[in-house]
Amino acid sequence: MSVPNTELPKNYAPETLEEAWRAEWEKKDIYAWDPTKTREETFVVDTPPPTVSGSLHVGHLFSYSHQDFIVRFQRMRGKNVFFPIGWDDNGLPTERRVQNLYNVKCEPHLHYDPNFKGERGRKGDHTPISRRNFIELCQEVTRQDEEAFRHLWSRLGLSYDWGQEYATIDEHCRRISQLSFLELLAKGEIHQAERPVMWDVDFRTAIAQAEVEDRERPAAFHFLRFGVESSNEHIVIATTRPELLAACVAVLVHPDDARYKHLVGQRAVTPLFKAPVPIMADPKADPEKGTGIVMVCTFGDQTDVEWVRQYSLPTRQILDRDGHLMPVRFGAPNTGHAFESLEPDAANEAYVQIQGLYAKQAQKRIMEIAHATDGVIDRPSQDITHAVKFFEKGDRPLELIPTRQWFSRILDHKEGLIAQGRKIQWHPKHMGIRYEHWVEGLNQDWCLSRQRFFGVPIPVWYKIDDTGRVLYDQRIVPNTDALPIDPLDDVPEGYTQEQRDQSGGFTGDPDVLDTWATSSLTPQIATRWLLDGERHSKLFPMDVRPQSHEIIRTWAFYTIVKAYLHENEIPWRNVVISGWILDPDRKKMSKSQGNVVTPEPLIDQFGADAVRYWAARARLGVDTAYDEQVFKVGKRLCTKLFNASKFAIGRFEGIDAELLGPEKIVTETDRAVIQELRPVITRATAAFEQFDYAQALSLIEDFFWRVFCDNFLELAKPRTYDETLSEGRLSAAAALRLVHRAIVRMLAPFLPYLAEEVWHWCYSEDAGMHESVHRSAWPALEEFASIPQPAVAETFDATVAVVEAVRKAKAEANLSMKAPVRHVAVAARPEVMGAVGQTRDDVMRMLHIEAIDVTEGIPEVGPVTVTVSL
RNA sequence: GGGCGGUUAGCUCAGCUGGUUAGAGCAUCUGCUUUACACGCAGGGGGUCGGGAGUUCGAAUCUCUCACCGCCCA
Repeated sequence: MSVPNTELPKNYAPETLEEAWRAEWEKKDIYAWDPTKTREETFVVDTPPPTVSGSLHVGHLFSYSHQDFIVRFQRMRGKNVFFPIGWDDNGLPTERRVQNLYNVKCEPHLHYDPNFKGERGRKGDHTPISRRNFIELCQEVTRQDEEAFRHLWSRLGLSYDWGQEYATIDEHCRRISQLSFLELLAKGEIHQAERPVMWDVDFRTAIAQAEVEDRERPAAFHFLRFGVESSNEHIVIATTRPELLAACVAVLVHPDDARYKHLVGQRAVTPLFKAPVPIMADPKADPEKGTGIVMVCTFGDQTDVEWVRQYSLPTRQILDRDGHLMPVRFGAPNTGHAFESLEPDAANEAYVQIQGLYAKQAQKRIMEIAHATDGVIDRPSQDITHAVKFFEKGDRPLELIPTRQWFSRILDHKEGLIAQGRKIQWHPKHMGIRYEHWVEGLNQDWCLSRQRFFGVPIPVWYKIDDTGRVLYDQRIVPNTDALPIDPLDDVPEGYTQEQRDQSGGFTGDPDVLDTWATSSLTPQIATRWLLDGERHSKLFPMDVRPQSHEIIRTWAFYTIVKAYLHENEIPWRNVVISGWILDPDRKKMSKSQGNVVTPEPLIDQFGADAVRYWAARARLGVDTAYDEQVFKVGKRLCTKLFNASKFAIGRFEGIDAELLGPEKIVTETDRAVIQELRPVITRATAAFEQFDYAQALSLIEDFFWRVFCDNFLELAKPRTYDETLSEGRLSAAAALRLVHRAIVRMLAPFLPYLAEEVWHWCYSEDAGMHESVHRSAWPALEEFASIPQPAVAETFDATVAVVEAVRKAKAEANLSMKAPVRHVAVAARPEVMGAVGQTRDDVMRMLHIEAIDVTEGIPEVGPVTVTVSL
């Protein structure tokens, strides 16, 4: 690699230095994976493809740096690294962004308008556009968003193999995702069913359990009087959802509840709508809650769904897919009406007043009607706060709407999935427990289909019979070599386009897959799975999955599911979990709270290496408060490395590197610093192997600053000024060179730009090293094995103890460190006497001491007692 | 309500297979214009390791309990 080596730069200037090395790395392709190497030689990473439509924030810098530390270490250990990057662009986040950006709404029934141009920031009512126009806008936006990420990743110095880039909506990912769908369908793991699913009324789509979140919301128990058929008695039920009263199909009490035992088996009559419904006993009815009587509606919550199924209750659907109350007619019992009423006219009169309203509006209206009607309200409503289920990206509570959906069986596989989780090493360990708890708590199969647009199409057609009815059980699937397909554009074999949506013809499944159905295949996408068996077997299972903890239940979980269902395998051997960056008040950063820090200015201000340093200081899995001080510390380390490197190299650069081998290290001080380096290498390597880059950094940084700069450099410096190539000067020069060269390599995973710069000042042509530090070998003890140990193990500590005592004496006398010292008396334990004697000359020259006497003594604290006479 | 994690110097964090005076950086104070670095160097002050109880010769580290904070799940 060619960076002019004539004169070393004067000051550390990250911006120019980083740009030059970025270009160089790209030119030399030094992060490329080598497909000819064996699996054993290879280290495979399943990189998280970021959601490109989300905003960039410091959390991205943080967790993506963590991966890169691990990867760069492995690369220096000689591994052939497979480190791909992708973009997660398909799915709702992008759709939502496009809707907001262009103020449009996708209306699938509209036809494609080739002249349509999106206009950003347009005010007024949203423009309805066709599905194809909408998807085109999505593609345009994701292209731009991807570019922003690509730019940031590259500036941050992430060592991806850009030749492996993918996007979850691209042709390859659609192919893999559809292959997965079809294979699981063939295996019987996927099925279609019409059943109540959690439904977001604004996005008009089904969603899965993993995408649900509970939000605490104020609500109220409303106490309504129900009649009891053929009796003057009434009962009171407490409900938070009176707007579903018209959908009531039963009321339930606890079997042991003495208050209501006598009513079980009779029929209650709903107020306002006068529908007769059975009074039943069920242990799931909580006598403590409300009045102890619960009404079962279509569908108030998941328990209603279970009760309806358990007791074969009728369904009385009143909410439509938009969350409005749909038109229904009440009729007299046994007249064929789904909505029975003892007083149909009154029921219809009441219902008309809430028909067409959103649930929330309907609730208000029905309570007004209830209040205006005698004998309905039993007592004032009682305010409560309770958890309401929302789509994590949604604004209105989820409803349970019966629809036809595709499901992947996962409840049947709970045990297997827990066992898979246990085969994976989680870092930190307790994150594995979170995975297990999530699996244990699953209560629904994975709903795979989404009634959306910008996603991977479900690759299925259905036959239509002669009466125009879609035969959902008569599926037509494509040949796998035809994938990817879009059943709304492509025609199944044996049919023509004219037969689409015609009697006797076919129709395409209009839905797309849950975005996680594709994201869960990132290993298979990267390995090309069924498309390239050899490549797949070389890369799968992967070595490590880095990610953050909030997506254990989604990305990690679904990826484990897919690997299990397809190949009965774990997708990776290790999962490493990054914590979050919290704001200084320890609150989660989020756009809505306005406390998000944008990343690019930080790199401008501190340099990429300093930003990476900040990320490296946080241990895996630990949430960290955002603290700008740490960037400054990072930049300071860079400056220090820059200056110390320039100086250290300057102390030996005139000497032929051939003359500075390990055999030249003959001085006690120099042997002592090598002895200090040895455990740093051992411990930092061990830490890195456990993915504990923070521990590794701390060890290396401490050695560099405290041992190398503050003490060794100062001790060895005078000898490097010897006028002849004395034994002492060569020893100092060799030690400086070998130790410094090791430090540069050990800091390279953290500070890739500066380390590469310094490497090229001096070491890029060394025998046995690569021209790039990032492909050079991580330091190993063997490199130093031929260097004898110092006279005693504590030489370095004992010498530094003398140095510190003298420094302290000077500081207390307010003297310069250059000030002369008349005499220093050292009382040392017998076993360290010799060692201190041997480093005495270096200490004297370093601190301008005229004489040091070493005598035998028993120090109270530490290895030596030092008396300084100024 | 259940689970997981955390609570160590003013701030951000190490240390936690129990063992000599509990560490670092920042901040603060005192010096040092040392020819690598003032984005530096040297030195100092600052902590009853969240509270309580227990195990132990010995606890920041193990056990129990309480409090508070965060996250996950009901």
